[in-house]
Amino acid sequence: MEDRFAQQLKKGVLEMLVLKLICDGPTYGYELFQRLKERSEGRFVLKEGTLYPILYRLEDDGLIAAKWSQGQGRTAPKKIYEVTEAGREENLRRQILWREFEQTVNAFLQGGKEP
Amino acid sequence: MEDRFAQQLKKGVLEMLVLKLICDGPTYGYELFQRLKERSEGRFVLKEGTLYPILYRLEDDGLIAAKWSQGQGRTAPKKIYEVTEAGREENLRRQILWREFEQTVNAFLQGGKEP
DNA sequence: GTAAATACTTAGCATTGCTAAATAGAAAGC
DNA sequence: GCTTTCTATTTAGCAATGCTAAGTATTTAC
Repeated sequence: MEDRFAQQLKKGVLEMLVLKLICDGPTYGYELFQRLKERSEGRFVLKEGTLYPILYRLEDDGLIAAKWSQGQGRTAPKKIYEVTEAGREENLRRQILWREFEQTVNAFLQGGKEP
Repeated sequence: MEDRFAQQLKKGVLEMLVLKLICDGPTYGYELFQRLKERSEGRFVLKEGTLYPILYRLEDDGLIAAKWSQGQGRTAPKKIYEVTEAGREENLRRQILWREFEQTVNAFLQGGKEP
């Protein structure tokens, strides 16, 4: 079981990262696992129970849209997600909020006694 | 009501900041409200239902210790919190984890398409 | 035909921030 | 006196989100 603290840090951020990945191009759940793992150098290794609910929330909020791909050839059908216009705007907004948040926290930690 | 995203970003971080403040010197709940507000330039304005439970958790985890001050003069009694040795270590650990997390997220956001 | 990889779903739990209200003493203004 | 405001703490219950864990189904390799 991972650290409680490390777990809580992810809240909200994971959804931001998934939205960002889908902004980079249409993709589907299983591929997102691998991209998250690769691009975070093994630090964001999600389980299904974390990732799929994120996709459903993003879809419910109208930030991404899904369509089933009939599995060309003979692979299992995939649910392909694509970003919407609202999703692109929200992606920018969250990245700005994240940077502000990050800077506020860092300024805070640098105040007071060291370290 | 504030943004859902902005709210979730705080998870875990607020507890880290409170622990950091107590590492800077003994203090109590009400004073922590003001320091949090001041040092974050109005960005972390907590309510009682957020701050006091954080203090109880830190105490339960043995990271801080409390004693009642009899309110010298005639002010109301205050619960003064002081960091423990375990708390100091945990404070360092969390700041390191925070920086790693932050860098991982930033590297992630900089990958793929811009912005 | 057994195992492994791909691919998605979902029920329920733990943690933590927020809402909201309650309690209580002291200082200040009318 | 009476009310308001500031100080100071407590706590019940809700909302959001990551995690555990199990289930379904197809394809490929041994």
